[in-house]
Amino acid sequence: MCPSGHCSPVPRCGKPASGGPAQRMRYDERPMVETSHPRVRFAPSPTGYLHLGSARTGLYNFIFARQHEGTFVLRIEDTDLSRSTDQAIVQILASMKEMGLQWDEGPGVPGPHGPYRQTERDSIYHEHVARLLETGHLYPCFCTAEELEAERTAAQADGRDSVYSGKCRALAAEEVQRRQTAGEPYTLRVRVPEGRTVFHDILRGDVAFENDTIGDFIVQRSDGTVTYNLAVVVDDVTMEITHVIRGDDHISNTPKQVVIYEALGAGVPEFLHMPLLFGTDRKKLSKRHGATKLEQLTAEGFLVDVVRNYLCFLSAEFDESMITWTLDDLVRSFDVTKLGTSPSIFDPEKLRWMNGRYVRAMTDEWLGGRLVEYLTRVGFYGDPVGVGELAAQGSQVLAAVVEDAESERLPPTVPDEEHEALTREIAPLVHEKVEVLADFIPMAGWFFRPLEFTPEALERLQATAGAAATLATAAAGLRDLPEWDVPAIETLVRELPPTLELKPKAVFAALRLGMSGQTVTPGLFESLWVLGRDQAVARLEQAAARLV
RNA sequence: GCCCCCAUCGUCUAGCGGCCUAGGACACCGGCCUUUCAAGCCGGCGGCACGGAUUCGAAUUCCGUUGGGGGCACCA
Repeated sequence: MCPSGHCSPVPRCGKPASGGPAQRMRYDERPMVETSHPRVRFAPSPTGYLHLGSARTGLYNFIFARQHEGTFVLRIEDTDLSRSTDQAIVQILASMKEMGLQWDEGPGVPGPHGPYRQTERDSIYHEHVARLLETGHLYPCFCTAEELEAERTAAQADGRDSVYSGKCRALAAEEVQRRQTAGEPYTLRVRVPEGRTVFHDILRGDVAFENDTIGDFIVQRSDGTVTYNLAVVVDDVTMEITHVIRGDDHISNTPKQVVIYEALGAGVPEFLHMPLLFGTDRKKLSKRHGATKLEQLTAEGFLVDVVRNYLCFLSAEFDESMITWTLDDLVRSFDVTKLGTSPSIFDPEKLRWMNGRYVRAMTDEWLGGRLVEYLTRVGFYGDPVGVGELAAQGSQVLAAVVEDAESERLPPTVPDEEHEALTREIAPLVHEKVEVLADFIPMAGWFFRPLEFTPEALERLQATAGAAATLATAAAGLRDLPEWDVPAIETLVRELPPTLELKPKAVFAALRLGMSGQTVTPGLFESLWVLGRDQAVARLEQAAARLV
């Protein structure tokens, strides 16, 4: 029944799949994962940017490889010619580099198992197909797409498995010969053996499938190209992959792949199917859930390190101390084999909170640097008013516009020395308030543009008791202040309420509105100080003028 | 329809037969602090999907049901 005589696969690592019932194993009962120099791979399809879910898969592969001193292979699965683009490859590589996921073998990093693009591996696939054909594991099938379609619907109507009937399985050699020479198109199918296929999943234990629910599947199309299931297996075998870490949407493909491994007489790797990343509606995370790519998140002012840690800990126990972990920390301490198995929902709220925590854990200087980079990227310095209006609609709106601009390759604006210095001076004032970097703009954008009042703000100012007197007195006081420092400013401002016989709240409100045109700003004394004496006085006087 | 995976607060999770009156985090609500907004601290709300079985004892083991997801392609 097995012409090749290779049907007793010896798994390269881990326990051989037992024939017993699939049973969930507890962590401490799980066999230790082979830890000596595993080879793992991340195999994205370049049909677009790097999706956050894929990024997560890449991350886990990377961590696992580094943790066990293994090799991290990057392979481009671009066999779908109609959807794959070189531009997408460039984007994906860039995102991976941004996350620090450097690969050991793959595009740009030649290795002994290349090439690393499927479109360049055609001859390798066909060699293997030829071998499988010789050993009788494959047979030609002449069924047309229409026949198959009819078969499928009939099977479904009967409540049977909708798998191939095996019609061409036992075609006589002469008939095959005759139809092939007649030029009839045919595909190549795998002769799936009787019985069941069991494979081991590090997270779930053994998973079993009855082989008759798999059906003889196509491995080579009538145009001579090879299908995904064959390509992955041949790639993984020839690249000597020992651990396949991928999304659990691949679980149902796995038995087919195992059948090919076995037909090839190759060792079956260990599998780790990780839970998928879902949106808040419990569907696979997609564009309608908002940001699904790293670049859009960073355009909103999320830090790459935070996104990376968030993605990592989504299916694991959360601990505040990991918010500021580095990639090296993850490699040192994160255990991929203890991941949960239920799908994870991407929660932007928690990511935001984490980002805020991260920012607060860093120094003022660090924040200043990130802010300058960020504001430069979003074009704030070139157009503080326009970008400010965008940001007022929410950081996501801003990020979307920035992202579009970047894909059109608009040149970013460059900060001049004055803007950069001002940003760094403001950084300490907003340090406790910023969650994502974009929050800086509604909070402190007013420092960068002339005093401006919205009708509502002006109304507020007019409604504030004693505003005119407050503004005039404060302006005069600030002008004559011997020392221009925060304590002096504070002393002066605090003396105002008693002298003017006003409530402190009213005084503070008038000054805040008067200097910024806003009701929310960083600390009043610090803000006046950063503004500088001339600006501070001028603004308060301008505001006072609006009241007469 | 068939096959597979999954199932603890709204969300991410802890839980390994008695330490569970189910613990933590985000979000939400309230309080404190306070010149605004935050941050911070304190408190509150809120969950084992359902039904059987095993057991002295079940969130935990087994079976079923329900629900969600994925696959069943000459897509990857």
